[in-house]
Amino acid sequence: MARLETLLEALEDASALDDLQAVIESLRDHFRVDHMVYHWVDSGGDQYGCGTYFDTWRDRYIEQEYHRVDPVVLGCFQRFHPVDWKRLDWSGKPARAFLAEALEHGVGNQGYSIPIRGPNGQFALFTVSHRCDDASWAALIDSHGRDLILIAHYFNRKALEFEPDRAPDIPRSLSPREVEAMTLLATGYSRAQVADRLAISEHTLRVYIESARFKLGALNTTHAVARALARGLIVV
Amino acid sequence: MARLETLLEALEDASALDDLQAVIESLRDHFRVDHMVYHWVDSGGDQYGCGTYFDTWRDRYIEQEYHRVDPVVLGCFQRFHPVDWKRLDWSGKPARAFLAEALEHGVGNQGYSIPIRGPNGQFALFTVSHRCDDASWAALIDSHGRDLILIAHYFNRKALEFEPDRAPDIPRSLSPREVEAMTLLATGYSRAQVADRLAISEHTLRVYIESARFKLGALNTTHAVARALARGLIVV
DNA sequence: TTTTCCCTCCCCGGAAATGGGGAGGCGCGG
DNA sequence: CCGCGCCTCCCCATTTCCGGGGAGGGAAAA
Repeated sequence: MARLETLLEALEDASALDDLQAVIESLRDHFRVDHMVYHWVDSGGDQYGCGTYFDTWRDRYIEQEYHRVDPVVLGCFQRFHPVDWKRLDWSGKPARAFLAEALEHGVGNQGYSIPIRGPNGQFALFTVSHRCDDASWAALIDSHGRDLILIAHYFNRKALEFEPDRAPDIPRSLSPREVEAMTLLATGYSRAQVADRLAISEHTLRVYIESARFKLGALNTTHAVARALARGLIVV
Repeated sequence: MARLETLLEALEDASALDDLQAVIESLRDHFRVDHMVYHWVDSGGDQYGCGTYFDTWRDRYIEQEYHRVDPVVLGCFQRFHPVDWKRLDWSGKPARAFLAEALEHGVGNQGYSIPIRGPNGQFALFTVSHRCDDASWAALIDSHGRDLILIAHYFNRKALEFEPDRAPDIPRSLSPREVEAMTLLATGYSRAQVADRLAISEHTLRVYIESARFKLGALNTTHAVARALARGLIVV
């Protein structure tokens, strides 16, 4: 069995998605668990990831849009720290149905998921799952918790690297006045209020907004504010 | 000098902000660097953190709202992986002025910052800074990079524990329909287009927008979209 | 020096958003 | 069972925004 260091290096050296799949399988073997999954949860419903769940389950999950039901996804989305599946809320009817189906598809009764967040609201999960009793599971998590956090971090790093739309178009920066305008708009002020705040005429303000909109390739003011925010050009 | 393990345990056992301040000072000594800072960049402009920068600099930073200028904040906000300050964009005039002032206040010429993100758009930075030449700095980062990532993670975990009321009365999530509406608005569609997309009347759509605006405590549609975006409730 | 931004101001008409109101149906959980 | 939250539809008047146009001055870069 490969040493963890070696596997981490293989992860850092990965240059394609197939490499990640190979790494995650090695990691699963290293930690002696049934499953290990990296899972990018895009709110659009598109999902991307790699891991050792069976294809049937993965396809079913995507087809049924289970990320809207899955307590692991829902729970982790509101947490920062990793969470044991047992601590999640499985009380809902759809959640229990989902769990039953997952077990049928070979997902372990134990699970530990680490939420990871990147820029622009990116959200992903790194999960280990296994079939065993509570005590052995607790011991396993206790001894490998920190390693798993690091692995999750590096996995997400790689996934972001591979994602093509990381640098889509040149983010031409906004002028200071445009930044002020956008910031105040994003803070809820109306156009008139912003103009007042900046001590300029509303007409002038509009020129800034239009200019910013143009630079951002935005279709309207709301879109421009959203893009400026998403690109970190303004901070609300 | 305390061992890292011991310090990590002290961090996990911390039960108050003062403990974090003590831990970060010990960590600074452990890594033999000039400064170590954990820095929560709140979307409101309020900032919270602990670290070893001088009070004069911290006060100046907050008073001048430097987080809108600071290339470290701006750069990290668009990245996932930790970044060496040298790799950031210091070309702007305000950025250079900021840097000069920072150096005057005792901030090191070398720096390494790790972005951390939590639920609801939380964003924080964990930074080490030092005054030394490039080679020694590279060696230091190379040998401690992973440790720093873990420390950053645990620091944020603690900070989130201590500040449960960062987003106090507003963890109310949006309904699915509201999320769809906000998302499409943030994508640049007009109200009529969104209504068409969702195959509902424009009047109905308005109810969603108003409802979302209310839940988000927003003053208008643009504000609501900005808040939804900042809290990670929608993704563009 | 010329060019290229940036900042400032102004016109207009049409389109869109806003903020009030009211009303009915459906599904889930206490 | 009843309430509550969600989804759906409609009215109105008023305010605000949008997207075209044009114009001048100043500062920095090329």
